Amino acid sequence: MKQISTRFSMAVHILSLISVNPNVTGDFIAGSVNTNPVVIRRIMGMLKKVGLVDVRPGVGGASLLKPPEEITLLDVYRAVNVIEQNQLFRVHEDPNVKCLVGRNIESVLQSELKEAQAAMEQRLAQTTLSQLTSRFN
Amino acid sequence: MKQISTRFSMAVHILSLISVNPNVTGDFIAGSVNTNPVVIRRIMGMLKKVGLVDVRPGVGGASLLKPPEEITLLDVYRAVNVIEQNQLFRVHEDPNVKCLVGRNIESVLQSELKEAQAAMEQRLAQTTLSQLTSRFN
DNA sequence: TTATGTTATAACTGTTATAGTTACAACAAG
DNA sequence: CTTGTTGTAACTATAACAGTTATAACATAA
Repeated sequence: MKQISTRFSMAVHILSLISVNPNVTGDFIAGSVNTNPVVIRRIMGMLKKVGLVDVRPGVGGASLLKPPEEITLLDVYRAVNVIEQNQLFRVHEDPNVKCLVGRNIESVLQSELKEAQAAMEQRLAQTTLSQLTSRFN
Repeated sequence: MKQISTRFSMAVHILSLISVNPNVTGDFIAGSVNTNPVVIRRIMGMLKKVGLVDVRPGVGGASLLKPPEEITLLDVYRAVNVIEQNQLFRVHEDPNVKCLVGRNIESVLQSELKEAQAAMEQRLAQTTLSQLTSRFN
């Protein structure tokens, strides 16, 4: 069973740490996430690319470029490219167009799957980073 | 980017075909889906296991064990084990419990991800096989 | 200027699920 | 007993992932 990459959960972890302490280094984050620093840097690079964080090369540390109340789980999910638009479900390719079902299944099914994916993503959009960190204790 | 397996879309294709014509053989289905017959038989085995279809060994063909109005996309999705309960998102393991974030992230995030997955699955539950086949033309 | 501690990135590895394939056994009916 | 099915094991190639090593680039303090 394939699952959505841990890049997403790690990215949320990273942003939570930066939110709580803007001075944490990649190595410290790696220690908290419990993985290799390169894995953290790769994800930080993606967060930087979409303008969620500013990273300080050389000196170390990073800061959020948006208030945590305005960063949603959907923003993070999109940032780390775990799932592209309308591609949560993979649909088999080239069904036989000579068959009634083969010629219709793709478009009919895709529209339903698109709705299902949208429902999931809209739920992610309802949760902000600050809501998460406020529940830490 | 990992996606949900085509087993799901193939299973919907298979059930649609059986619904339209209960006498189709696995080889015919394979021709419509455009894949190897063994792939079809494997999925048929899963559909049979959960009681969605009855397959006729030797003679060939299959039939639905529930009316197509009562088979939802969620039923099919569950049948083919593409995603287990509460496991759409993989979460990184063993974060550092000595860190405030590391010790809280897992439970706080999991509850949100669970909600997101549920939203997606509830949307799948709203669509029936008969709704799909009625849109074929 | 140099040493130190960072970030950035390329390249490689082992793991895993997938989708397809070949081969063959089991089965039902003419 | 022949034919056309279904059932299943075993193997393959592919692709994404997560981790690793190595090295370059960078910023600051001594």
